[in-house]
Amino acid sequence: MDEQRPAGGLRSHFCGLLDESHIDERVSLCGWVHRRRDHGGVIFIDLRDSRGVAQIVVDPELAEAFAIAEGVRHEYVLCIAGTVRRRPEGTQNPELPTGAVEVLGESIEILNRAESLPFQLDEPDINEAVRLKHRCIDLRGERMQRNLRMRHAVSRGLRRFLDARGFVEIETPVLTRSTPEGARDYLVPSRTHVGQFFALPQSPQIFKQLLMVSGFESYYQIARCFRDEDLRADRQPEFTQLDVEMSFVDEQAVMQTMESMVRELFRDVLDDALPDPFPRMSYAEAMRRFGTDRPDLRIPLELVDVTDLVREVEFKVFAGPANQAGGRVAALPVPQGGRLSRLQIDSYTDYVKQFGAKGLAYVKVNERDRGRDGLQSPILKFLPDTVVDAIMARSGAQDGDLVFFGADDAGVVNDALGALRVRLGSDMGLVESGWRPLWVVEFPLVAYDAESRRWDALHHPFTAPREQDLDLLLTDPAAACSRAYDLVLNGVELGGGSIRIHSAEVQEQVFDLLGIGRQEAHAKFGFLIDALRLGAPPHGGIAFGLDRLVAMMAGEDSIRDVIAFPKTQKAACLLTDAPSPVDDAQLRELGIRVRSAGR
RNA sequence: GGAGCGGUAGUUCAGUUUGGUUAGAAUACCGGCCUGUCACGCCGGGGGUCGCGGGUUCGAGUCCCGUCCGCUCCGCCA
Repeated sequence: MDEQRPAGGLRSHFCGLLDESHIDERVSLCGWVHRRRDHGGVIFIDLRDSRGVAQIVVDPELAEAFAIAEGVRHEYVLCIAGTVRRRPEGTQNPELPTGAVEVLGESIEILNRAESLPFQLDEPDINEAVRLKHRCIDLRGERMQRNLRMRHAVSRGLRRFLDARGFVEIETPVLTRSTPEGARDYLVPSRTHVGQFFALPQSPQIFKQLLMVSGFESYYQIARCFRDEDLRADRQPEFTQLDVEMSFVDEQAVMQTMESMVRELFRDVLDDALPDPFPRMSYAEAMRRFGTDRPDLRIPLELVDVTDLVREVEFKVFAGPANQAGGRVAALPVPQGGRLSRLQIDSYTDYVKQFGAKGLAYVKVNERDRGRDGLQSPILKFLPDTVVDAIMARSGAQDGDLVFFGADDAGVVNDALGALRVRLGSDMGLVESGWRPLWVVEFPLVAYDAESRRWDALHHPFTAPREQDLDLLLTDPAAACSRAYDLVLNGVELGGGSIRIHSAEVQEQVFDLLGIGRQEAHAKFGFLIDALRLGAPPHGGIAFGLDRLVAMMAGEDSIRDVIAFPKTQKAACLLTDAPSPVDDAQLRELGIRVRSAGR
């Protein structure tokens, strides 16, 4: 029960753990003064540590001896020794955390004193800039204590699972080589090679593949990764990944091991049961039904494809995309959506516009049996009866429902209606409770980027194509599927991975497809291709976003709330005021000249 | 790069629509009283470059322009 404190050999009970079982015990408590009041000739000190609050009663003379009885309410850091006792009759309040027992203080030691805090810890909605500026105080609060302790429980749980199965944690370099594929690199200038730069890793991907060639057939690492891209609530420039790689496995083995790990984690940390097994869905099905490759299965709304029904209509808004390659016309039926006001529908129209949609057509279903007369919509007059009937039948709309429509490039329709589906689910209170994990599989290997006019890897260039799709790399790359898999939980992409290419020939073939020439490939990835030639075992793995995982488990919307010292949206640290200008001498040593010398 | 919201006391906010006396409240802080209190109570006090710069006006927290910062989103994130 007692805990040895390293400094000064102080022994301390955690305040919050005192109860009637401790009565008559002598204890010493160390913590912050939470509140101090004088009543009836005695002084009450509420002492708190991260676990809770204990109430200490002390004689005014005792307190005076330690100079805290002069009405000063500054926060002190104290060590108080005393005896636990039941409260006198009539003063007990079992409802309160400090209600049943109290400590009769016999000695006080002031370990330190504090000025008044920059904000009150019990205020729930402190401006985030203020919290980040005074992060050490923010972290004293209950919420951040809980979140960071949960984060620790999560990494401990993951390590325990993997350790028990013979995985070896190996660190990989943080100073590494820039590979201009993917995200923007954070660069670190080299002093010993003036004019040259390291990059901070976007992920340990290539190193873990090399470790497979080295015979560490079960590897993991809780690794810090860096990407110099704009931030979001779920994206920080430095973030933490659970990185896993295994040799002699196929995708089934990886998915089975990893879902066991996640199930155990949720059981141990949250006492929640996840489904066994996790359901699986192809990328194509996810896009068709939900408009996204990370569907939130808690929302009982689905897209319904009506492209084939509107090819012949005169209404160009529908017929155009329906007849165009890569176009899509889809419906999103919303149960009870008829109660949405014109104003609300307009706001949804604005909402989908940010995803590139030009508008948002809708049909209100008043009385289906009355056919066209039972419907209400600005677009009805452009559609023949047969088409209207067919659309209504396929959408399964009932009286009182509303059906939204999107018609555009499939990408726009999917983005717009996929996002609208999530927004409606939340606005209309349709989101079911619980955890709904999903493996998304059968991803395309590559996607054509019209802007740069080339094929881009959907996952990364080391992802293996399916054996049976190898020929497609030359004939129809878009149709080739990869051996990749994503784990999605409640609409959040928790992790993604794949079986990798372990043949140098296939790897070169994929580089060719991606427009990375032989010379370039060898300059950037030669060490990987060489390694593949030296008996690389078949291997594959996965990486989980630890920050997102913990945020979900802690019920937080932003990963900043599960990171001790996060950065702001402009990628700055308000606590240390980083980044900052540096001395000219530092720059000279690195051979770097800066256009303007900062502020 | 773009769209939206926000910035007023240590903190959380009101006041900005419709410009007008000395910019308010709560909480925190300081002093006094009361008091086995626990969101204690009562009385009093201190505390403001209304983010910053410029403009319009007799007069700007309020209107206009610019700018900085925080948040949400789009682009971006193999």
